[in-house]
Amino acid sequence: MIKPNELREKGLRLTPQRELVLQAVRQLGHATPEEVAEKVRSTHPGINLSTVYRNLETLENVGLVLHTHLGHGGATYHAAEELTHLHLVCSDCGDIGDAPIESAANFVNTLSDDYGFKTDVTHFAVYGLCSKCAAKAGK
Amino acid sequence: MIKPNELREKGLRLTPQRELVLQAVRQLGHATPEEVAEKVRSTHPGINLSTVYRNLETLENVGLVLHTHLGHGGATYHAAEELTHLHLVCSDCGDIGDAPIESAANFVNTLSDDYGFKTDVTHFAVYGLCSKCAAKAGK
DNA sequence: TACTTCCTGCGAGCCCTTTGCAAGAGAATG
DNA sequence: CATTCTCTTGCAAAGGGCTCGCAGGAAGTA
Repeated sequence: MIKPNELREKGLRLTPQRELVLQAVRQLGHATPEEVAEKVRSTHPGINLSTVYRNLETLENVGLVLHTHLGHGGATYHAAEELTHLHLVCSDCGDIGDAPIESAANFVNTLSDDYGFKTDVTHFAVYGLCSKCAAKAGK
Repeated sequence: MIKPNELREKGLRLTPQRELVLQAVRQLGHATPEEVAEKVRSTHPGINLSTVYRNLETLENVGLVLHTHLGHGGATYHAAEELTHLHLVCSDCGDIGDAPIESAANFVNTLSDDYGFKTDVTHFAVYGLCSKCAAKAGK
């Protein structure tokens, strides 16, 4: 799943910790730094949380990983190649749904045309009520 | 600017601190708790930061104030009646632009139709490059 | 193998926010 | 007004999440 060259090509050293962090992010889909650490530790205890933070930052700098803000302050990390969807965050149950980026195409164009604003769709979360909670609230 | 009844009607006591917090939020437009505190203290030093936090929360519970996540973790507060725009947050210069809610109308409808997701437009920030920074980056 | 540089673990520290507690102040009542 | 009940406040401590400095250790290079 991880090719040694991926990291070397970016000028990064290939350390076990770094590989594990990248691997965890890829496996988890969405993950907070804490969750990444937990995942990594499940097979390799003793890896320090600050190492996870530093590696997430490093991997983000070279473009292998990205983060998104889902609202509660904490960033959520994704493998760069997996970030092909929007996040629909339910304000009620906290569930995180996905929607294709294309759903926002018109919106992005509008903002670009009207305000010259170039939206980074991968970086924003959409808040609201998921269908389940909306149904509950409707009752 | 503040009617005594606004607070009383909601079942809240009318304390000087509470009035000041509400007033500050209304005057500031967008404001972090820290900024609200600063504003309040400019006329009334000695008001505790935790009082500001508690009042923001209280005022939000009764619907006089709302908060938005602009991404860096901190919430930003608005008077409820002023939240009639989207936030366009520039990832480069940090500038916060506004756009009318209607810009997102199609987008909101799409999400509703396709996923049953009821977007709370007032609660999400849109990330990207503002026109200035996009121009700079283009050079 | 020897060397340079980058990374890691650890601990301390920082920022923002929340909490517990005791004193103080609103507001309803008599 | 005085009394009383309850909500609020200020203060200080604590919590969560993240960053930083340091010294030892490992990756990559020749």
